[in-house]
Amino acid sequence: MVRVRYAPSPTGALHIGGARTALFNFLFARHHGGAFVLRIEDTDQSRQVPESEAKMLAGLKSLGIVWDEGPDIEGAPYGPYRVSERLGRHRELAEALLASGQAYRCFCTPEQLEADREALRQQGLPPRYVGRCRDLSPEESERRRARGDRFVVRLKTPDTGETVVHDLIRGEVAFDNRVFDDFVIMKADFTPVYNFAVAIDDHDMAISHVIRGEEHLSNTPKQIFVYQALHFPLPAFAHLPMILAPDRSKISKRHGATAVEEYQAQGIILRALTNYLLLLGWSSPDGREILDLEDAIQSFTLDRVQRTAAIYDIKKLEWMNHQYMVQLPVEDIVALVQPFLTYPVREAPPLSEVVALCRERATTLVQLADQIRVFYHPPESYEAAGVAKHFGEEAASRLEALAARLAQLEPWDHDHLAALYDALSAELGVKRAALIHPTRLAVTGRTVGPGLFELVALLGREATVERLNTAVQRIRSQALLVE
RNA sequence: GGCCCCAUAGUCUAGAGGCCUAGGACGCCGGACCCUCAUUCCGGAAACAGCGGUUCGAAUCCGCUUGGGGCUACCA
Repeated sequence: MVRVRYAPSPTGALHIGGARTALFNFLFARHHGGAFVLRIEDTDQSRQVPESEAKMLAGLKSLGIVWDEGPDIEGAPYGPYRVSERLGRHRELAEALLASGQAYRCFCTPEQLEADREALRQQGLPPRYVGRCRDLSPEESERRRARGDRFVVRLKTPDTGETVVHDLIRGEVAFDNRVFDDFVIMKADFTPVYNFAVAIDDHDMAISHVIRGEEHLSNTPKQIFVYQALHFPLPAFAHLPMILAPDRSKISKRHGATAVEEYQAQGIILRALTNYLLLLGWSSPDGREILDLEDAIQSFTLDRVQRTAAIYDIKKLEWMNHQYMVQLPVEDIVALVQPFLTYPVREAPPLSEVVALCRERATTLVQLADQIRVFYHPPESYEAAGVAKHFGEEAASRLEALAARLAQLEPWDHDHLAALYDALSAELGVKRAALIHPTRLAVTGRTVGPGLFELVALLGREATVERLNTAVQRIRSQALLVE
């Protein structure tokens, strides 16, 4: 039975790196008919950020990632799903290791340890624990504990041989055991350190495959030491390539949007973001790039995961978003753009028709909302470049003539509008464009947008004529607000 | 510093010894279409990090160099 997990630390929002890790775990589980577990890694209480857990869950859900077991799933079999609530088990096993002599109490103070490390660095040696407390007698150790001296628990790690990580993506990665010191497994407050807790929790939750970011590869041997000391069978490991910022550094705030919620706020369709993330470090066997979750589940395998770190590219994300903007059912886009409509929208013209007309020209939902606006609100100002180009000498009279004829046009549809413009341009002896551009500017305040006849047909006679007349007045009274 | 991972165009990638004159996608440049923009369609520039091996033959295997990244905490 395949069982995988995503174990985020609730220290903030869901970032794209974590989202990608969660996604790959989710896809792997579904592909193999296994279970996907969500575990909250809240070992270090001091680093907790309130609301962070809720944000994580919401972020994952919004991407279409769902889990079979987690802190919010009633009656899930391997609970609790918050590491902080599994403390008893960690303590129990730490005691067992202490009793069997595989771990020991270390009474060194942080200052002492720092001084030790500094001394080693001075000598050009790698900073590691010097082992001062490793050979304290059980009696001495017990005496100091009873006396109330503060201590941490360290695991005795092997000094010889090597530890090999069998990684499903990278193959065999060998580490010389001499590079590891006796690391801390329980802090002075008798709570576990990450490397200790994960190993226990993954085992206790019957995790079969540990799929996580590459930053964990170097720590995997430490976790293996824990498995070995506890006589736990090892899970399979797979370390995903990292996602880097455009300057090849680790992703951080200064690189712009990195959290899922930020992309959402910018009008990125989350399904598109998921699809984009899928392509960061994985490629489909048939070369397809637009894949929904179902497609992805079907073709996702670990052997097609890349070993090289990927740099995320906003441009491609935007392209992907546009693909979804155009390919999703209109009703979906209508629903998605709703939160971005910060202005009142009337019954007519129907929003779905407006969306259908505009979506091809919008990259994000924010842009789409901006374009939709003109269908419900007359322009208050006009683009400067457009005014200079299209609101010249004859503009007012032409627009006036247009308004007069449009008021009589029957029926009000694309073809008849086109015929009207053809006729008038012929009469005036000007190019049709000389009528079209001023009209667009008068009606929308902009120089770009949908084809004029589609636009006007949808906008309706009343609004069109009214806006035309308003523009005429403004031009004549030189009361044009230019932007 | 030590240890580990990685290395195909600006970016995401295909490629698992001959099928590679290195393919696709984003972006970029040029053109067509058009009432503008967008879409679409054509066309173009652009990469196997370097050096040594192995082999009849290497982007693919090995070594070294260089470069990038990660880990090295009583963070996760």
